[in-house]
Amino acid sequence: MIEFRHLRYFVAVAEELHFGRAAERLHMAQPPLSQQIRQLEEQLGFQLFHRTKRRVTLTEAGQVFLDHSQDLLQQLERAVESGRQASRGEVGQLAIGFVSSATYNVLPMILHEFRDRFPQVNLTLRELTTDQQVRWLAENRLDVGFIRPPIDDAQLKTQVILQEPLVVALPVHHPLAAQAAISLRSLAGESFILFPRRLAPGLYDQVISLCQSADFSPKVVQEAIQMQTIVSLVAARMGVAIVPISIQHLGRTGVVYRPLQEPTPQAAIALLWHPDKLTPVSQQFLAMVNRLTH
Amino acid sequence: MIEFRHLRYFVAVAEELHFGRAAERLHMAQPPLSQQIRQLEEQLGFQLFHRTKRRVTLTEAGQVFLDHSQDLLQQLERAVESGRQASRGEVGQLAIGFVSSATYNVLPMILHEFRDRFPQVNLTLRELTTDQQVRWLAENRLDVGFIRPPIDDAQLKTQVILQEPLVVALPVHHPLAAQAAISLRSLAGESFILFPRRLAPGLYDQVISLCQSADFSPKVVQEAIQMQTIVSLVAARMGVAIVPISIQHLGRTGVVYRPLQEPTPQAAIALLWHPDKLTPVSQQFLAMVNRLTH
DNA sequence: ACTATTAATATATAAAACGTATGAGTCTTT
DNA sequence: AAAGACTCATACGTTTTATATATTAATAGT
Repeated sequence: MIEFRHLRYFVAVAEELHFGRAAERLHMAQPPLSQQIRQLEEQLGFQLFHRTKRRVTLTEAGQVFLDHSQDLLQQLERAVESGRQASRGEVGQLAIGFVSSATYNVLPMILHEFRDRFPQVNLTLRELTTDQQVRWLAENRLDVGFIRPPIDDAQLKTQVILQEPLVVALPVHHPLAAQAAISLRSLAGESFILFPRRLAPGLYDQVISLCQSADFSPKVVQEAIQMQTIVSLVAARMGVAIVPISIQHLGRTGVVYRPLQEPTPQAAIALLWHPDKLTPVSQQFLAMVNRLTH
Repeated sequence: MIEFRHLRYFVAVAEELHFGRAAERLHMAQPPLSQQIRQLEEQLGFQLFHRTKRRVTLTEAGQVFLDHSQDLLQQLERAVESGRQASRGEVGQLAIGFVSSATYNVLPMILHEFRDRFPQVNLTLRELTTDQQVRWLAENRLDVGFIRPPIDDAQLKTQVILQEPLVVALPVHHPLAAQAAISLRSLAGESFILFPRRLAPGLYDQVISLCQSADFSPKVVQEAIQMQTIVSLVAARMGVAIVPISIQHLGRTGVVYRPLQEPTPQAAIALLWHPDKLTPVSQQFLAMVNRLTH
């Protein structure tokens, strides 16, 4: 069997055209070098060198094989280096899920940084609801997710990376829009637009319990699966909504955002992952998110 | 040191994802296989497999390294194959010299056959005089040549591959053109156009001695380095010339060719090479020329 | 809980690569 | 022309390395 050793020896001899010097360069004695070259020639089935007892020259076939051998040795080094990079999470695949509202706060900054640091990593981004991400992660279709906590899957781990205040989204011409800050009580009679509980229980429950704390149950007239839809429905005067403040960045006309008078409740965005399915790439990603958010 | 053995073993395990089956496929026992893989991982500095005592899966880095390993093994095979082809003279370079008159007889057929049989051989063709070819061959600038013998270089070998009759080239309106065959005697008073002796002594001496045998010395009015030039000078009525019959293929108007009445002297074309500097390719070429001309 | 399966470990054996000493042929030098 | 230096090949003993056998540890499935 031909081994890299044979190629290394052959390249040395071919470059020196001298068994003695080549052996020196390889830190070995000359006889075993001659043996190994002979052995290589036997395996190949053709001569690599013209030997004249005193001088060595490459045959045509030897020249051809030399080119290939040098390539092979270089490519071996490259293969090792690529493997090393992959093991450090510097190349590879990363599938990221995120809830729509994450688009407007942490996500852009994190992705920009990550692309900068690991340009060789191929990113796949999917906008998904929190519960979809939980399922996809279990099915190995995602590496990490940005969700609205909490979730109830003991296998998975989450870590809050951002807390943002909730604000009230109102149609521009709504009477309450005149106020700088809005009390919960004043929303008692309003129609509410909410996320379906099934898709984002965290945010949903937070809004409900907020209203409960002001002694009313919100009248839900519409559910919408995307933040953009919710804001559009508010603009269309279908009702009001309580949303994370970063939604302001949408810049939708016809909608204004007002803080609550009450101590500001916070909506969290958390990072989600499966601790048993970490790849080098996702580890690097988690580490970077930690560094950027704490 | 990483050897091809490591790659072969690794690819087997990575493809089977099972040490036992991989060992079977490699015709070896399982423990040494485990050892070799472990050794490879140590050399690489990163893990190739996730091992769970019962199951083996590739790491990210392992997947990357697998791709490269498969490439490397394939390329080794290709390298060996290229070397084999080169050793058989099926790929490579061949520099061929030829005198202009060889263009019209043997050369086209030989080149066509050779290109057909060895399409991977890169041919370089140079039109050169006989003495130029002798020098170029000594300087290693040619592999083989087609010349007008003889030459006086003991190092080189020649072999006559074609004998062709000499004919007289006359201007169309020349009085002798009316005859079907021409006697040497009748050319005694004519002006002759010849190759310079320095460049093609064989042909030159042949023409001179031909005239001597008819008891006259030719009156040389012009020398020309190319057959085409000689024929053009004849057409311009500068004189007559004695040329190899294959020159007819030039089809120059204003010139007619007539055989000699005397027993037809022959002009030879020979193959020229350096027996100590044969490459596999030139050997194949010589063998083919031999086959085609005998 | 038990059995079959799988990879790892320990030890021994076989193979191989390697080094030293030597030889044979060739080129150079005097 | 003879002697010496140089270079690659050969012979043989040593060391290193790869491999096989036997066994263990651990896990998944019944």
